[in-house]
Amino acid sequence: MEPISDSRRLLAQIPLFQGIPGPLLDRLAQATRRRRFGPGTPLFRQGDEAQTVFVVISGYLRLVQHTAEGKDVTMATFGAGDVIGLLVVLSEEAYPGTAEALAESDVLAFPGQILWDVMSENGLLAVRVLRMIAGRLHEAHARIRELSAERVQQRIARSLVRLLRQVGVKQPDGAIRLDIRLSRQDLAQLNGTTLETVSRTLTAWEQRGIIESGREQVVVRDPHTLVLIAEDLDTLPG
Amino acid sequence: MEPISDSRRLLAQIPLFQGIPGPLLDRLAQATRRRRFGPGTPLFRQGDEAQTVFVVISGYLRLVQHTAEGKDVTMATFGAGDVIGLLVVLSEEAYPGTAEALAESDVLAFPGQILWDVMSENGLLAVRVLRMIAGRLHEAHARIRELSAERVQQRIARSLVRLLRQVGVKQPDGAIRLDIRLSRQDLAQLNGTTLETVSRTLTAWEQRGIIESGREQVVVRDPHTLVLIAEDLDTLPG
DNA sequence: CGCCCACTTGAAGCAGCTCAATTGAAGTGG
DNA sequence: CCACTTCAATTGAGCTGCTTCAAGTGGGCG
Repeated sequence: MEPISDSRRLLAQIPLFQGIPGPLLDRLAQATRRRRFGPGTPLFRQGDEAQTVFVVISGYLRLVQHTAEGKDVTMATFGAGDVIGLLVVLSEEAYPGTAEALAESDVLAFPGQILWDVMSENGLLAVRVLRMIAGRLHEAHARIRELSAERVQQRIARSLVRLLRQVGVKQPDGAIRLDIRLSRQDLAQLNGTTLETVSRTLTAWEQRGIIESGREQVVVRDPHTLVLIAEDLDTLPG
Repeated sequence: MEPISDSRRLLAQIPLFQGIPGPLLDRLAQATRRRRFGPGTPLFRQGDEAQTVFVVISGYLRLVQHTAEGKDVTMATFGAGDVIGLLVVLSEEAYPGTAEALAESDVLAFPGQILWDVMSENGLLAVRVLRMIAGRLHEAHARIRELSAERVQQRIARSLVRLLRQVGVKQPDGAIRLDIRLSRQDLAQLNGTTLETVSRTLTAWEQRGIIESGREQVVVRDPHTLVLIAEDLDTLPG
């Protein structure tokens, strides 16, 4: 085992770090540890002091915020190449939410300060990070728009379509299976609704042959119709 | 009139540019034009090609997105020191929304590319921008949480409290007036609800003596109670 | 085998939306 | 200065999408 050179090799493969000078990557790699998280395992908890930044090698994770009233809201989901905790480390506050793996996930972990130092020396990396944050803000705005203007049905359809792209696995019969454990409760937290409403919605779709679903899993048979529902074009003229 | 040196002076006063080397500021100032927008005037429209970045000197502005179904959603509001359009220019796409002044506003406008160039040469500025974006993402997450988990009443109260801090002006009688034209429709778009619901809510608060309101204006008499409502502690035991 | 837990289903209630009719106040023009 | 227009705001009534509470089902795992 050579953990550091291992980290070094993995870092070099991440798009975010393409074209970054070797010596800088070496410095990062020195402080980097590879970690593995099973489904349900937290990377950090809401209120923990923010120190560590994570880069996702593979897997699927989410960031959840617990409200004062006891509800959980999923703020974002992450896949390969995504960075978790960057902005919080930057602002030197506590983590505003809990990050946990939804699927078996491989991540690289290192002190935020180091990424920070490297960024100040390398404009390219700073630009990449800024672009990444820009994308995240864009997604956040999309969710605000959806939560403000769309119905639960639409939002659930939308989140399924997104999951389709992120963790969809084609089945022998042509359907696409979501390759993570995904409970009704999870879908509810993603869409600002209740598990009962999700259950009723999925049941209705199952009866129309759009999906098949079981305990903590969803298989999409008819992605096209799902997209129509997401765009509110289902059952409309035209 | 010396528009460029004028811009130079204004730039140097903005916190974002404190400590940035003079020559860099000069380059920025060269390309900068000061512009003034009256209430209701758009800085840019949704779909316009993004080229210009704005820095707010004074005033109050908002970013609105129009949904496919014809509803408008206010994504963010801006005051002195805020930067508008930065991320969009960065991603070289069209503006995803319309930016318009709510109050008489003074802004500096310059091509995004230039700010971009300056940032790649000056780590400090890059850090400042990143922190600013971090703050914006934080706000966006807060709104997602609120839209997901809170009721309309709470959200309206919350947005009034925010406006209190941003554009509140103390009156002789101790109340605080919001120093912008703010219609029920505006409040509805800020909170993902309808103007009728806003109207009923404000009427109820007016009867409790918490606020006074007229055509496109709101005066807050009892900020404390408003905060309680925002936190859902109003009418609760304790 | 039996418990656990995700899920389903029902029924009731209500928060907020929609549609619609007025009101009232601030401009505008004669 | 008054009549007219315009547009924000109010108010009512009905409805519905969603939540809430509650009871029951079934598959998987110890």
